[in-house]
Amino acid sequence: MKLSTKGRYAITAMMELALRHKQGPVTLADISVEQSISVSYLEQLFAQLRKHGLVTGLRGPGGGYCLRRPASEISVADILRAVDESLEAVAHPVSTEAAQAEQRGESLMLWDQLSQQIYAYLDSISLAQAVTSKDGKLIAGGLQRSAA
Amino acid sequence: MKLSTKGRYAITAMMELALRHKQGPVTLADISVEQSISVSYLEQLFAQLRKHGLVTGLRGPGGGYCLRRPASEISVADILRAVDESLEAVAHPVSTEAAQAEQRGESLMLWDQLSQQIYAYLDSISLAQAVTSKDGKLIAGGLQRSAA
DNA sequence: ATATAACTTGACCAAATTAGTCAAGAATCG
DNA sequence: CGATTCTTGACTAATTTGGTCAAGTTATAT
Repeated sequence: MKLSTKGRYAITAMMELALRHKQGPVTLADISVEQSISVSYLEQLFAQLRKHGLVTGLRGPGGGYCLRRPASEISVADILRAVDESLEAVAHPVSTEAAQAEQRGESLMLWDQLSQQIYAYLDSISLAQAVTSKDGKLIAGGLQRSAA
Repeated sequence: MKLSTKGRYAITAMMELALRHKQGPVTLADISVEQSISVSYLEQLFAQLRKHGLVTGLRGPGGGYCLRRPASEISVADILRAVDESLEAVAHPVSTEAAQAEQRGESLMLWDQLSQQIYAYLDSISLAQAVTSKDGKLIAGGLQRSAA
């Protein structure tokens, strides 16, 4: 469990995709302007999001990124797992969990317990939910381009 | 909203304080052993926890740290706010919130919305709760010192 | 006075973030 | 058809931020 600025950028970027997905693909240049973040960094993030099957990229003029699944079927935790990939990538050189618990004390058990609670919560929040406020209205309804 | 290893260490350290608070003050050396983390770093963390009124330090032999309030009245979010201090410390050189929203786009509104949801959730979890599992039993019941 | 343990400051190292280059695919224009 | 432009895709390097630790200082109890 880890929630850094990296995860935050990924989440807000995906939120914009969800908000503007009716208007076709969204370019990274657009998101870069909205979020005041470099295109380069966005490219790195979206490479991972694409690898995890959360978005699809369309090249050429009029291209950009789209959500692969509907926003209601993508959880906030999904996005975090995609860009953090702490669990999948590290591989487990486990020397029996019991031995680890013995060695490092029960401290990580303490954390794992709480971590699972938080993840479960974040898994229960879909992108669609995150993008709508309590009264069901879209957040930041007027997300027009500055050029528009 | 930010959840890094720093916050994780702070939370687990506070959990140990909650677990062992009956046995008097807990030294950082003890926690250091349990969590496999340097005393130096713990000192840094507890300096902030103390500054925010979550713990009290007792110097000298037999000293250590204690919870200032009962564990049931300290939320997980309280701890995160103490060690992150993203909001309090920065001070607000606000040039009217509206102007900021205009300037940086509505992107941070998107995040703030979700951030508040997560914080509200973490505020609903007390330290006492975090330390007990579903069936009301203490986690890692046998948290004896290795010397014992 | 001496030992214990909280405080304080500074330095080092790793990760996050930005910057930049180059290739490849796709639509548009001549 | 062929050239041009737009935008992703895949790198590499530079920079800034944050995590981590070491060493020294002050307070307190015996």
